[in-house]
Amino acid sequence: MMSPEALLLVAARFKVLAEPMRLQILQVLKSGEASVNELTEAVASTQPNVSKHLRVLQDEDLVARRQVGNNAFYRISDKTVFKLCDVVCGSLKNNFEEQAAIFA
Amino acid sequence: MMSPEALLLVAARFKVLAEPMRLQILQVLKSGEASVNELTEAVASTQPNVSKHLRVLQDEDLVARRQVGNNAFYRISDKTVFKLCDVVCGSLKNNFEEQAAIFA
DNA sequence: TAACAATATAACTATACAGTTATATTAGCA
DNA sequence: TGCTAATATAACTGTATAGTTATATTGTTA
Repeated sequence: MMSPEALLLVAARFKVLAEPMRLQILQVLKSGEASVNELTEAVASTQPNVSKHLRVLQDEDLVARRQVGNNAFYRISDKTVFKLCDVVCGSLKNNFEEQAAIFA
Repeated sequence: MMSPEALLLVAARFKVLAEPMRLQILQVLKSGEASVNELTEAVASTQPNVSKHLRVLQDEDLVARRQVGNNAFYRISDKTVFKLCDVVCGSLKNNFEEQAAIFA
């Protein structure tokens, strides 16, 4: 049984991942480091919005920042996020298959 | 690479788990089925609040409901939630250990 | 040095939702 | 049939936050 304090931290981690835009950013970073500009284009959002999301991800130690001149490059710093996505994906897939089986 | 639609569903799943009270409820259910009253006592909340959280968990197919007379018994219906918690826990533990190592 | 480019941040708005209080619903019981 | 218990739901409030717009900051370049 986990302590309430631990559950608070776990919930906070889930909260950071509970945003499609942030998941999209992480997906882009999966294929390597990217600048804010590159990310902004890749996820089709605005620069301030992407910067804000990156801040949230960094505060949770999911991404790391590297500054070069006037550019900021971000990269994944915690690969467990992909493990988490995989587990959720598997569960969703399973649910859909069960639903489908009802009509089989 | 996951599609934006898939990311939406994954984010929704994370959102349901991003609440300490819901994680607490799931933890209690880990040791077996429980009625709303039992859950309300176990998590030290109010009955309407617990009912609402249970609804959210049920809508996401994380718990299942069984009615007996005037009582409603809930149980885990998707064990992957514990896998998810374990992965997050491991990551958090790792982060803390890295922090600690700085002072070693 | 002046203009520009890249990023971060502040202020704002709209929306979502956790918790509360009150009430509806339904089943068992005297 | 009334009374009580268990659960669900509706209405409300306060808070958190995603996205936007405007601006600050800092480095590069002409």
